[in-house]
Amino acid sequence: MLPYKELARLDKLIHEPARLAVLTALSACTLAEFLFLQELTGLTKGNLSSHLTKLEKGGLVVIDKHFLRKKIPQTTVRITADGRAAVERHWKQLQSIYQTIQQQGAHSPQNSR
Amino acid sequence: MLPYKELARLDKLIHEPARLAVLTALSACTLAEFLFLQELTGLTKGNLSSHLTKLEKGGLVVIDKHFLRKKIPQTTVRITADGRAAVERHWKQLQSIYQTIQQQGAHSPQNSR
DNA sequence: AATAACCAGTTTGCTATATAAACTTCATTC
DNA sequence: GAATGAAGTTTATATAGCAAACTGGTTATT
Repeated sequence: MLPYKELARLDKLIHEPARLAVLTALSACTLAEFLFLQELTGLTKGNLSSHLTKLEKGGLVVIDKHFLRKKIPQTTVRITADGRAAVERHWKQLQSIYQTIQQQGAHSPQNSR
Repeated sequence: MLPYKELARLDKLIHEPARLAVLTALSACTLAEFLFLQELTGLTKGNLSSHLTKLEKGGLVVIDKHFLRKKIPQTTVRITADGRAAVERHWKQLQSIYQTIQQQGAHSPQNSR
């Protein structure tokens, strides 16, 4: 596909900054705690919560809510295999699009100067 | 700044796919026609129009509406110096964030596995 | 010469999104 | 035992993104 078209059609579930941060963080570990993710990304709790829900609905992460010592609630999140592949693909896609455009460089297109 | 925080706080005016496509296309030329941009990005007219308006309000592009042979309306767009700097910075920022995260690699953070 | 079709965009209306404040549930402290 | 705090979730709101419908003009058709 043409690089600019590809750029304009990037998957927004992944591309959105907060979620790209979360997914990229998650892809660096097998498991992360909610509060840890919050600290890492600087998102508010509410915000992080709804982004995680969106990612889970998209099948990119799995959320596990449980209790420590049957008392303290703890939410942990892991990225799925699909999720891991998708983030990696996204970063590679960004790189490759940018590279393609850089290479064309001088070759300035019709109807533009 | 921590890379994940930086990621989560990316400038959305620039990061949004359609606008990143437009800005990146514009930064490769001094001037582009509306219809050409539309073809290049695959956006609908309405969509492109509102994104351009947003970019103009943000001072990243300048829109010029005029008539060819005093008859045919034509809208051309140029990126501003600020705009050009901002897109370039954005791409570099993405690269640098990704690189930083890649390097940390094995060093898996606290509260995660 | 009237009208139909077309072109280049803009505006409108709708749906979806992102965000933080308020709320919930339980645990610990005073 | 009232109050404070922790860990999230839900709600409310304001904004965003999108395409369909619209506008103002031009060219083609009958």
